[in-house]
Amino acid sequence: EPKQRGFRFRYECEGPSHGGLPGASSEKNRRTYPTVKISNYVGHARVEVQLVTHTDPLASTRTAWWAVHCTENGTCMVDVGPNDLTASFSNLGILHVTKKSASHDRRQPINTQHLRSTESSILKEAKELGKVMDLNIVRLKFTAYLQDSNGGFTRALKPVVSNAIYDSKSPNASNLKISRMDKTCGTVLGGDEIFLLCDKVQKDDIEIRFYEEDEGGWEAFGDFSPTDVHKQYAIVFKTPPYHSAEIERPVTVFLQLKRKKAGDSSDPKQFTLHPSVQGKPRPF
Amino acid sequence: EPKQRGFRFRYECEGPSHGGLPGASSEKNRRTYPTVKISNYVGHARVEVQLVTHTDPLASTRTAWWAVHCTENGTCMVDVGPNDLTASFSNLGILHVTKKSASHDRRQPINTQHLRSTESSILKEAKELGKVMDLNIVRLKFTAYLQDSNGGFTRALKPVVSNAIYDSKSPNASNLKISRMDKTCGTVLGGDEIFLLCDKVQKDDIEIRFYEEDEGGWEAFGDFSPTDVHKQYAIVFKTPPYHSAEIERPVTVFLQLKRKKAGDSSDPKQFTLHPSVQGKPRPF
DNA sequence: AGATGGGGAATCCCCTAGA
DNA sequence: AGATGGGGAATCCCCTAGA
Repeated sequence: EPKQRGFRFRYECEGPSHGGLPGASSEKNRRTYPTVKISNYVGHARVEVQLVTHTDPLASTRTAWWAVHCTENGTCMVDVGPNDLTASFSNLGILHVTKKSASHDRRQPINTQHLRSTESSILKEAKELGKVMDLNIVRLKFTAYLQDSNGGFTRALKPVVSNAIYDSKSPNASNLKISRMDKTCGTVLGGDEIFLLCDKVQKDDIEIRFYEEDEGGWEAFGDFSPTDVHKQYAIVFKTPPYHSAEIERPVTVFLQLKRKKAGDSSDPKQFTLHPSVQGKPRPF
Repeated sequence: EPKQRGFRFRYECEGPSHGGLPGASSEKNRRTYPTVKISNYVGHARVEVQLVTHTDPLASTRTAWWAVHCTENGTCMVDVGPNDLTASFSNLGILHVTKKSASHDRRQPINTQHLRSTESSILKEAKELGKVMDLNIVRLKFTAYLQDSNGGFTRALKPVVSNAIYDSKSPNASNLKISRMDKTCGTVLGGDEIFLLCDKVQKDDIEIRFYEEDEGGWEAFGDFSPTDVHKQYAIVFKTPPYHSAEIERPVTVFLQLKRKKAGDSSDPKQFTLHPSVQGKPRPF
């Protein structure tokens, strides 16, 4: 399986070799790659990769929105067997096809040929489609072909489809990250104003989640409105109150950025809550 | 004269009518426009506007980098006279010509015709030129033509050139602005860490200037490195010490963002310096 | 000289709001 | 229905750094 987040799709103009798509279990020092294995078979086989939409992976798309880029052999297939039937794709790139060039490639549908279907109207259609499709999420589709008696790879097996891959450059799928905060502690009563610097977020699809890992799973959310999100890169918010105002000593909790829609979140930061004395914050 | 900053150049694809270039003395409720007047003459005349480079306004450029857009009459000239010789241009737009289309328009120089001067090499040249020219700064060039005895406007006067106009969308010429700070006071000794949210800045060409308007003109600069500039939209810095550590009561000074190269600055924000007690900050 | 990222500029698209 | 901005997405360009 490929890693779902953190990989950036590239445009053709950016050139090749910005690194290949890593596997889900890939790490800094031990890179892995998307890999498929043909089971219950001995012999030669060929495995091909294609990119498909994440919502409807088995439908064939009329337009090519992406291209796979295999820097090693220029094509997107590998031959395996006869003993090891494992195909590993170590240098898969995902190329964005621009809306402009996608509309170039389009064939005119027959039933509209009598209309004046201009370049720009096709382009517009491409954009409409892009809106409902989310071109920033793809899946890999692997199709294996077994060798037939003539030596040709004609016996196609049922394709398998990977999990979804999100373009890390896309604003709704980029890696969430908290870079810096002006305070890392506040009072148990909440209401402390915090300036938080972060990687790109979308002001209507972001929340700041405070939580405790153990015991019952307390969670609460930072208080801010979309206008408190500054240019997608900073958030000014107020801390929420802790579940209990009566604590004897400081309590350490966590906070993280979290997308409302996709549900993915950033690495957490620690935050320390101090007791308040008679409802008033104590200096700390 | 046109207003130098705050006007955004547009691309053709953005469509017309995003507002005309205002005059230097233009205000919210009393808009003015770039205007020229022909002196010492009575009679009909025609005034034409062109865009020229800011460094070399009277040289003719080989390539058109910009286009003027006059939404009112489609052309960039107005006729005036015989009594009022004032030409006012109330709806001047400045259109960016993309590097791609600029390279399309280029004629091949004769002496390189035997070389294989491809489209892409012209494009590359356009980009090189763009680097040294700064296409985000232009001037208006007004040329007046007096009516000759046949009624034609043939008698050209010496052109006049306006001050420079900076594209407000360009990162090195956009309006500087401080949106928010997490503190507006600190101690006279400096060293207080401030989170400041701002409009787009460039991390290597920005400074935070503290100053006092009256008496001697004290100034000092916030302490930060380029890595403290977060994604062009926030700066974490430490306040500088005041010129005197011995103050009895709080002193209010100003701070502003300032570009090192261009020297332009943002509107100031107030900042209050509190006395320190025996070298230690006093709680405030 | 390619494997490996990442920041940010140039270009483009589309929103809001009031009469 | 145009005068009037402005935010941010999609596309593109080019940097750094280590062997």
